[in-house]
Amino acid sequence: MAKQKTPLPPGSNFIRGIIERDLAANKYAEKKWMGRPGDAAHHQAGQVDVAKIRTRFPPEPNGYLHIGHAKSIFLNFGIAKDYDGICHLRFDDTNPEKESQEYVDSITEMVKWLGFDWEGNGANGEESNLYFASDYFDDMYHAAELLIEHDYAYVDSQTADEMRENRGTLTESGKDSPFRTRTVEENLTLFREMRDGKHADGSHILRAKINMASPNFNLRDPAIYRIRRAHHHNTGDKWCIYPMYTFAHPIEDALERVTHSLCTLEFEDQKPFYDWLMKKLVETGMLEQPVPKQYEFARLNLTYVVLSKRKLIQLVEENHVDGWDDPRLPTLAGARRRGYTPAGFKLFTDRIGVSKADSWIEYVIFEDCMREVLNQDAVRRIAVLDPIKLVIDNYEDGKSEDCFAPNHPLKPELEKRTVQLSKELWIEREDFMEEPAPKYFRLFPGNKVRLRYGYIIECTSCEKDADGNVTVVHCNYLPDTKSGTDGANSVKVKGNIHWVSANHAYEAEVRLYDRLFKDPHPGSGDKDFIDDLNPGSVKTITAQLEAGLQDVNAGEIFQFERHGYFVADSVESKAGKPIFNRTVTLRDNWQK
RNA sequence: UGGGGAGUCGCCAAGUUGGUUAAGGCACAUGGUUUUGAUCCAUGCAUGCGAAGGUUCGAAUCCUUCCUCCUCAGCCA
Repeated sequence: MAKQKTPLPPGSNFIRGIIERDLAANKYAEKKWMGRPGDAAHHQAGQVDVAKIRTRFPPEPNGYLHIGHAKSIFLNFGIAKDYDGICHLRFDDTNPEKESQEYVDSITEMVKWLGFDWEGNGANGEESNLYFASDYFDDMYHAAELLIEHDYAYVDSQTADEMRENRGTLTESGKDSPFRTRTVEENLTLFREMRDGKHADGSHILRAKINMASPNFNLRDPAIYRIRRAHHHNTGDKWCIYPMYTFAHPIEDALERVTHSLCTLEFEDQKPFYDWLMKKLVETGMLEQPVPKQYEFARLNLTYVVLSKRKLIQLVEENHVDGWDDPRLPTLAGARRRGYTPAGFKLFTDRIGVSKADSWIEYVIFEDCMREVLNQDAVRRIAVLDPIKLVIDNYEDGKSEDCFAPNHPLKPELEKRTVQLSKELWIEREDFMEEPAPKYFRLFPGNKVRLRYGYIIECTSCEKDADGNVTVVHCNYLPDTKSGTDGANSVKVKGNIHWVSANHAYEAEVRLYDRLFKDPHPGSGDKDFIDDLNPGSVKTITAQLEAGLQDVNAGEIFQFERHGYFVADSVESKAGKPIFNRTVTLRDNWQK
């Protein structure tokens, strides 16, 4: 095993710093938890929460998870784990028009794949911490009525256009709605009528009553409840009014007794409203201290990768890739199929850190994290990806003999396997040069190399076709130099090439994946990001593989020695006939 | 030109109640080991913390001014 790298100490990012300070100040010593989400009265009947820290990963089920979400997942679940807290998986499903069960299922599956769960980790060891914002619609409705009763909210009957016009601009304050002065009774009646389906979609809207002159738009009487007759994947047709994110999210956090609500930078401007709402709902008695606090971190940007939902949809819908789980896509479904692993994602998120600075992570860092974990985990096998024939002229016709190859050079306990050597082998085309480049130390006429796990051979000549392409390479072997024998070190060579016996090889389809985009910032400047697609992002080849590889299971990952890491494709492989996807190459300091 | 954020080595990122020579990782360079030109190991890599002034015995950390970038005007999240 390789030496462990020193992990980042806890507290090494600003969020952990905040949590440690909060913990040190005993901020959550008396926070109560009733076993499931609810308002202050509900939790007051419960026990002191065993989870001092509660975080949440709150995806909207309207799309597929991608690498950027992985950062948030590891952040939220990781922090909860490190501070003996609990992280909730909560679907933020307040917009029925865009959400569906299909997305709920795929998101659930990918979070589990990354290694997290939310079952059986509560105070009594039994509760589930899988939640849906839509399960809180009654509480949200109640909260809205409370705001109305305290004159902190009103029903506006302006059109959407009028509202926009009266919102003001960056430098001019907004104008009060003519409906802003409705009485509490009138607002309550109207809001109840909205709920009861007595008004058309868009005819009225509930707004928080704050300050139309605020320099922060989120405080210019934000909309909090809209009328929308739409079928909800969870609540069906029970509601025709739905809360807005702005209003719903803080309440979701509070009902779940979340302590640290982590989100990305674009929500920073929303925080004053988040705090305003908390304050008002504590004032009305619906909530109690300690209320959740929102903290923002920078979202992930990766060079050569596109993470915006709009762009990903376009790639799929215009068939630039083959579905949402195309191994070239940064979706988690695609990443899994590509052979990237949860351990690799963990390393990656640890390595890139968390801060508030906008940043672009170099793609090589991501790749390198995958290499690092795969180097430890992946069993070695041999594959010739671009085969040419090698004939050992002085080797007996028809003979074959056992050679012994370690399954994992870093883990001798995994022992060795037997591979067959014979007179005709497949070797890599690039391992032979009739006229060697400077410093080239593989096969060329007159040079000696080792056939990995076999004999030392000396290259004698080659055959070429009419176009001058090399078709066969000839060599002689040195009989006393077999690996593992006393004579193995009698001849020193620098080159060491891999091979498979032509009679024993298994021919298979292999897909060589490369980055999807050729520009580090796809679509930068005034370019269309589609024009930055890498035309060579996948190359399908027929390779000669070591015998035995035809029997592996879909999803199994190997290192093909001297090439890289490959996974048996989980979608298109057939029993006894796997297709391999290249996850990532090995580093190569030679081809630079 | 309003509000809210951010600027520390090529890329990330600690450090920011002022106190010795500015962590660490990735990348890179050079050696060494090696039957993967892989891995691994060793060494090197910011007199400098967006800029300029100022306070101080002492400043990345405090003050002032300025510069650059991100973000906000959905009945999306």
